[in-house]
Amino acid sequence: MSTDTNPTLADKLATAIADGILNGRLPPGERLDEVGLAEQHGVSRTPVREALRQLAMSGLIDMRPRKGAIVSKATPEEIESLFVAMAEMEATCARLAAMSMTPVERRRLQARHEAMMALAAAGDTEAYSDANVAFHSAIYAGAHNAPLAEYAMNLRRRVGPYRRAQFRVDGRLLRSNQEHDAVVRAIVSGDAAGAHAAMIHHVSLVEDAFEAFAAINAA
Amino acid sequence: MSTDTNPTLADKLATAIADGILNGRLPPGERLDEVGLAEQHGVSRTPVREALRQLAMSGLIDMRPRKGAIVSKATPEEIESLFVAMAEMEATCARLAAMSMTPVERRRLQARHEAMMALAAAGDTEAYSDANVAFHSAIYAGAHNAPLAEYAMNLRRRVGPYRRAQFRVDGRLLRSNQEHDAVVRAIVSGDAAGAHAAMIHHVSLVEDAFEAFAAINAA
DNA sequence: TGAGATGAAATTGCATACAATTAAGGCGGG
DNA sequence: CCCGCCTTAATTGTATGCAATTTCATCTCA
Repeated sequence: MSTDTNPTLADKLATAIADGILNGRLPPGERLDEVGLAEQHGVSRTPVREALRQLAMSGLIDMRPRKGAIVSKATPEEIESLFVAMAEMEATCARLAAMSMTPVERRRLQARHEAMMALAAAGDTEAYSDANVAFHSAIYAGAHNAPLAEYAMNLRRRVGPYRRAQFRVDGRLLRSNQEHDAVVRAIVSGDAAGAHAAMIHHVSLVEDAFEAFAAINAA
Repeated sequence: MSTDTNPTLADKLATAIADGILNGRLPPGERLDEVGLAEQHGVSRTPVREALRQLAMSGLIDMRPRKGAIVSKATPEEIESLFVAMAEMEATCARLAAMSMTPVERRRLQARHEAMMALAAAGDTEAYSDANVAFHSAIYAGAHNAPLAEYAMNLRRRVGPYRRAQFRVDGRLLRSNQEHDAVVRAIVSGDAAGAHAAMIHHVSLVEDAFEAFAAINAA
């Protein structure tokens, strides 16, 4: 009766390591020592290796035969590619969502968006960031296409380490919310092309914010 | 000096099993027994398990904890989703290619397309099929975006088992070539929106051909 | 006859052991 | 003082062994 939820150690390790990468505890370039990870989690190397292979396929880590694994460290050009890819995937999902979301999904998306207005006005960066992930995930789901949604989500995870502090750039919250408004209006009204354009615009601006932030950090 | 080409056993197994799936020797739903695969390739279960985990992340196989792995067997709805996703990814790549291909790449794409006309006219299904993969791969590459190209290629692999005989449908070769013509013209002329539309059109028709073929087989 | 229990066999998950490659440190020569 | 080689430690790749779960055939009983 209950859903069979028996993840293997390798599965749990994969999510644990991925979490470490996403929340910044494992920064890009960090070496992933098999015995270290094994001891740290109280398991043997076997499930660790399986987890690493899984993460390597997702692009979160890089494995070189006999040279070990590291958290993926992208060059600026590769980061740019990741952002472009994410923008395209999100825009595609937005377009499909505009075409195939159910009325209920459209209303919920609208409600979610409106709730975020308050967070943006209050300047609650933490809560807005969480809500933002949920907002974009709702659009992925609204595309009603599992493979595309999975790729979009995966790209979002991959760019995560490089956009950690994006919302701290001055005024990003309100601006993000305004851009969401255009996206939501297009999706709710069934304007496929408009949804695509608005989402590309939105994510591209996120990338700009990242670049501004990176420039500040480099200085 | 020589490039370091030392794939591990797990890597070689992953490609070997993937080949088996792609060329139809391992049909969807086929059980992937660890000891069987190990004996068959003369290795132990350890690298086999790592290869399976790698393939599971690519979507080519399904693994359920403690229940073993099978070649992914998609429902008709899931196959539909895969085709839609592939159409979107290819269209996105075509649009980016129209915007960012170099003059040399455009000329090569045109030349490749023209060479395929002869194959279509001659009815050489085998050669056309191979050239077709290369044609689409050239467009992925022309997008100048590694993540998108990788996803597009991966989707192409995943739908492979369900479209094996598409070109045998009567007249598909010539028609495919005509559709390619629209795609190539748009890309070469830098018409981004046109390239997107033409590619969606093309891949959607491929899906129609698949469905026609499936209907024939079901009868 | 068929549904459910029961046992053995098969299969997966994980740990340990060993082999092979790579990285690190010291040594001598220039 | 720096560069290269050699030795040794550290790390990865693979094999094997054992425990646990699943599967399947058989048996029992309604």
